[in-house]
Amino acid sequence: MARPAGHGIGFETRRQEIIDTAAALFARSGYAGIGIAEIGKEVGLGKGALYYYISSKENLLVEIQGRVLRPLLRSARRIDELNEAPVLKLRLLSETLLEMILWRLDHIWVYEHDYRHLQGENLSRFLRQRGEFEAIVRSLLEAGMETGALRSMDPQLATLQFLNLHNHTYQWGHPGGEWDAARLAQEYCATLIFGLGQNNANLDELEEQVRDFRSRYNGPTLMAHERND
Amino acid sequence: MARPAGHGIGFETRRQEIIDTAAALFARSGYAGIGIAEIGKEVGLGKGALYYYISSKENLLVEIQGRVLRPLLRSARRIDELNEAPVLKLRLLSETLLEMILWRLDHIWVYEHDYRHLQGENLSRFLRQRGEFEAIVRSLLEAGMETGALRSMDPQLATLQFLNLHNHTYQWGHPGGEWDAARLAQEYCATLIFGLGQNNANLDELEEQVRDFRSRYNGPTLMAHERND
Amino acid sequence: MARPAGHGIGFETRRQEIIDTAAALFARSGYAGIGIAEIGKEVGLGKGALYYYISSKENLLVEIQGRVLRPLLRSARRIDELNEAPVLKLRLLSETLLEMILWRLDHIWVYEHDYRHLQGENLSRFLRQRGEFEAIVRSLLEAGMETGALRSMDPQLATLQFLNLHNHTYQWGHPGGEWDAARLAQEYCATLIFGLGQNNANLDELEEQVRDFRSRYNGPTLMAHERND
Amino acid sequence: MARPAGHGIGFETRRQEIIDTAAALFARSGYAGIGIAEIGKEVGLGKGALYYYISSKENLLVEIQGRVLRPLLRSARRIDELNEAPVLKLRLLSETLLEMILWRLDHIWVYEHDYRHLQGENLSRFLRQRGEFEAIVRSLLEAGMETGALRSMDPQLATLQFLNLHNHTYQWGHPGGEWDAARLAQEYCATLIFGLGQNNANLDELEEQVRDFRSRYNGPTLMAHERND
DNA sequence: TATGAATGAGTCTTCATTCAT
DNA sequence: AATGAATGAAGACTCATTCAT
Repeated sequence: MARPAGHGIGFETRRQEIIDTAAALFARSGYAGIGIAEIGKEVGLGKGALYYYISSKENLLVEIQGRVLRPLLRSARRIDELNEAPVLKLRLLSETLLEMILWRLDHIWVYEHDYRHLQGENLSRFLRQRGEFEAIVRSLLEAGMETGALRSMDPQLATLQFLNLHNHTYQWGHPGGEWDAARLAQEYCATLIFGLGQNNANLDELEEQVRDFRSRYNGPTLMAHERND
Repeated sequence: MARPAGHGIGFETRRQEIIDTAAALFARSGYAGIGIAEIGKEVGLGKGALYYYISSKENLLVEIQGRVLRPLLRSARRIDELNEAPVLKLRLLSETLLEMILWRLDHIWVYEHDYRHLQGENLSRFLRQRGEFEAIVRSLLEAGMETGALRSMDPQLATLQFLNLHNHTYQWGHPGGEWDAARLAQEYCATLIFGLGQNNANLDELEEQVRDFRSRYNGPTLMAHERND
Repeated sequence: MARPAGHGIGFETRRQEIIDTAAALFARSGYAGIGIAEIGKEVGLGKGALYYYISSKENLLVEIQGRVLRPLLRSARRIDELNEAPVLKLRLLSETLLEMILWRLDHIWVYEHDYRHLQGENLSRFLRQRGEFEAIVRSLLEAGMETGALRSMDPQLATLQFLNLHNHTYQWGHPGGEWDAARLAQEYCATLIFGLGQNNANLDELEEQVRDFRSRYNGPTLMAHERND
Repeated sequence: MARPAGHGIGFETRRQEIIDTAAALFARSGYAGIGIAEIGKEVGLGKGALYYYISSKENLLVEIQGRVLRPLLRSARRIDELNEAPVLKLRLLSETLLEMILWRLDHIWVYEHDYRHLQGENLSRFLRQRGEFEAIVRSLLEAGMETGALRSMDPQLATLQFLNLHNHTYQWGHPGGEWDAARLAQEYCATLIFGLGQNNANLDELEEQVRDFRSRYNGPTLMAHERND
């Protein structure tokens, strides 16, 4: 008759609402820059009542990270297991990743910025999961090189470039913005695989020009760090 | 900037030392995660004495941002004014930017993470300067498209990809690491302009494959956000 | 005490169980160190449900004190009214008191430690009852002096020694331990009445030795408070 | 010229004043019953300033315990090493202990009540030191039995009686009260060694009377715990 | 130049209590 | 008879900042 001990019907809903609100606030001001009181005010709860839903501020962070990493990893694993060409899989992974970034933009801000506030087991779990995702990207790139679809290069450097290009999107993207995930994935993959250059572009030529320029140039330094400020 | 009246010889030196120390600490633990006392301890000054050199904690942040943006902007302007091909200029800018990132990695961490703690005029000056840098990148890309060196595309999207690729480097790069700025610039520009693909790669073909795959596929969703967690 | 209207059969039983559980927890961690929630968890009730049985946390304390003082006072009054020699009555009272201390050790810890958290009428009732118990001890000692069984001395000082010796037992005694109440009562009364000394011991001699020692001694102070720490 | 880094002249004085104030407040309401703010108010410092002097609330407790145990142990060791009769040494120790109890009554309240709030190393250090003090008492009692000055009995029980009698004094004693340490020591030792009884008292007789009474008695129980409340 | 001291608001978290259901 | 939910004050502790010396 009485509901079994534990929590009522609306509990989980409310809890998720709190986590999302926290993500939005953390995204705006940083984990350390937002107090528990502010989160409470935003969801319309006193500090005391907030703690009925969350166990600690750090736990809020853990949940936010989880809401990014859990679905992302599951999708990445599924894509990895498809029986398709590596480059196609990369293209699918690209879109999934960008979907996540745009869909849970607040969470991603927190994911990218505030993971260093995690401690102990929470931190190592995070690093382990992030590492697993990166390993999948890397293995797909290596596979692409093996099949000859991609030119041979340091796979770690290739991985980092893939991740740089995608992950930094959170800094300027926004859901409902000019570009959706599908469009971005198409563009990013085009750049990554075919470059921004014309078809007739020549890779070696550019570095030759750089050397030539350097030998000719004798103006003030162009390197930022050779100045004192 | 001018030495305030009554300040001794070592004042400015000491001040810069404090700013750099603060950058290192902020980089490690975040702006909000480091107290004034800790900075003082690191430079061997009491809290009281610190305030002789700095006017406030936020001012420290402003100075750190300045030490990234001032030299970066000057170099970018110089490169922009060179009488060279746009792609070459992009290549030079790439190397300068990466030099800065690796050379003042601490400052860059703060630059990327903690600008949100700036307020009022400090924040808008920061955004203005960052905007100027991005405008230079954009104008070079547009020029490249005009000269036909780069294929025609949305210049804003091209700019963002250039910035994504470079700026995110702070997350994993470190000075004295495996790759220096020169090597990274070469790799990044190769990727940006020529892609990771083989010369015979065909841009349209990939998207055709994607469409084909989607029509065939009927497994569980590969999109992270179509699940409930 | 009378079952409040509308309370079911098990009410009083449950209530006593809660009080005893609280006593055990308070004894372990102190009144201020145990929360209502913890008591609830221990008896398997939610915080809300607890308040159906108790009116407040302080009331729990009142009840615990009552469970020590009520039976103790009744026994003391009965012993006092016996038509026996004062020293025998003291001996009986000693055993009763020690039985209580060992039997309800948890309650006694709370009784000794946390009465200071009582307020207003609760506190004065407690002090009144404790005073009544002490008055009985005192009257028995006075009677003993009058009958010549005890040597003449300040009755208040005698009372306090009796109480010191017994009451402090809670600090190290435990039920089922090495010494039960009967054994302890025998030992305590032997000490109180006959002393630890041999039969041939001489009271005045010791104080004479003390004076002698003091006149001879010139080492560092033996008094703890004459040092500076 | 400038005072060396660390703390100014008045620091230690102020610190001791804070500790003593805390002891007084803890004595009145218990460690858990007094907040940091209240201590601050009493010494005329804000919460922040308080923490300039103390490192934590628990540390306050540690200091209070130390101010009891350090001088007490030193005195006890000195007395123990005297080349005097054991009973005389016990008499001297008694007076020293009572001096401490009356002199630092507040600290003793805390010492007796709140040691359970100590944690980890703080707790074990406390128990170790308290154990050392008790071991000295015990060894003196054993020595007294060996020289024949005291009758033979369980030395642990003798020790506990000595400690009960003395330690519980804090519950009612007060400095400047009716009895000073010298008087109390004389009385306590008289009781402990010679008893409250007349010289002609007979130890075995009393227990015989108890047995006799029990066989005769058939009134309501005199034992508190045989009732239900 | 630099120190020790103080402030007061702010940090996260816990708690006794209440109440609609 | 008991639950889940909420409140609001208080808990210990930290921090940026100021100022007399």
